[in-house]
Amino acid sequence: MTASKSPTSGVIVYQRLRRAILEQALKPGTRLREDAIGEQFGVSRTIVRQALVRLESEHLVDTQRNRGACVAEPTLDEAEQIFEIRHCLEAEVIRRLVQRISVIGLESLDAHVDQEDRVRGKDGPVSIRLAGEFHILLAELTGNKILCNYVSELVTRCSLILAMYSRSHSSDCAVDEHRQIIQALRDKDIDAALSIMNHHLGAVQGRASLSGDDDDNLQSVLARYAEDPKA
Amino acid sequence: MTASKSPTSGVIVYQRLRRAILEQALKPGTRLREDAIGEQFGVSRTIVRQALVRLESEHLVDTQRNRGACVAEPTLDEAEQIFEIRHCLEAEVIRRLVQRISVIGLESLDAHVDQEDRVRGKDGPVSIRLAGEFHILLAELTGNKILCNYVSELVTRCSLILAMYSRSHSSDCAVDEHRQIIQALRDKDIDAALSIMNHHLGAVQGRASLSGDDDDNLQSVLARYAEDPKA
DNA sequence: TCCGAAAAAATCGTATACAAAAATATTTTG
DNA sequence: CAAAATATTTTTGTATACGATTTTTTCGGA
Repeated sequence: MTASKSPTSGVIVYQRLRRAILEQALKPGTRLREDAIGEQFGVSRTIVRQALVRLESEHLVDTQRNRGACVAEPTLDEAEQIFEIRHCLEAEVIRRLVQRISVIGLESLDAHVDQEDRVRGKDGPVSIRLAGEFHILLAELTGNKILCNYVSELVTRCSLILAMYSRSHSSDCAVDEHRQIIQALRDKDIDAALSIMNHHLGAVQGRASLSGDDDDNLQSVLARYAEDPKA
Repeated sequence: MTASKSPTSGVIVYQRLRRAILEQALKPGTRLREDAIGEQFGVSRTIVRQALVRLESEHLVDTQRNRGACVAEPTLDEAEQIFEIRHCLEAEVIRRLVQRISVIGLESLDAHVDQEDRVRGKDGPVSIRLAGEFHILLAELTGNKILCNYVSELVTRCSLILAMYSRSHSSDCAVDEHRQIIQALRDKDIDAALSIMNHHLGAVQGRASLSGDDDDNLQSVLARYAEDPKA
């Protein structure tokens, strides 16, 4: 058990903000003023700045000199490129898992989808996050950390894209399709697995239209994420 | 004309350090003390810290709380995973370029390899960097920025790996093979292109793993000198 | 001499201070 | 009244300050 030390404050703020973005609580374009965030999290701007640098290097926020940071707003062009690479990497994930996935792995996938089912219908931030985390879990099961990292990054960026361009955030990932993917993996049916994944991502990708924006204000959103106890 | 503003100091320091790592001037394990760097670049620790955070999020440096930062030392396991994903992504690059590459693109590749030839034999940091940048240029020509980003990241990490595990840093990338790749792209011969790229990366990769056990830790060094007193 | 504990130095983590730039409000001018 | 000009406030960029933690050094005792 590698009892890693408590992360530095900057990392914690980074994680919280990141989750807020993944759950689409922080919407694209939202301005991220440094003292506002610092006040919410009870830290100084120094720390907030670190978190923002991290987020920027993941392309989750855009920063302009002397103008501060905003939650990134991928263009449709970028969105397409992101989805393309996501397709590419998740196909690699599927190929690897079909070839070799453990029983335990399949079980954890089942468990995850069960959890998705449980919060289903609520259509809230949690269900959005879980949908993304299914794909991250798949990547984790390959055992390749780099692959997992990239997929995780792309999933979060896709969440941004959906927040921008999709009007119905409901069923961003059909839970049913997640189950089909698991089944195909269980059957070691690579063609089925790949085609379902492609269809699945395609469906997500397909929803690209303009959406009206209903923004929460920064303070109330951050208040929720400032004290979230579950890592 | 996008006259982008001058980057913030943190970004500049980050870029400089990054290049130093790519050129293997900063070797894996090198401690990166904050004031030492700050003094060198004429900036405060605040700025250096930002640069280190950036590098850390790219996995080019490792940071331990209260213990500072070091140039990352990928394990053999990580090295293997990195190469695997690099294979995967560079294959995607090849597939895309065979399908559609412009004449201008081919010309810029030629120009790059010419440059590689020119500094060849010198075997210095510049040639190491150019070798890596050939692959980054390939990725750029696909027009997909995300793909390019990831390849660029992986190339730099591979430079780290070679610095760690390869004893002869010379010709980390055979210029000749670069030319062969260009030719295959010109011929739109996807099989040739893929196979050359695979061989090319495999060669680089192979050099790394075979010498994996000769790290300069005291134990193994003493062991060698204990039984073979050639010095 | 060698080992361990205490003291000193070096280094990091974070908050704060202040200058520079941008955004906003106010006044002036036509 | 509108638009330009100026003053004010806000916000960012960077340096510095200071407590906390780690590393190194010193030194007394076995």
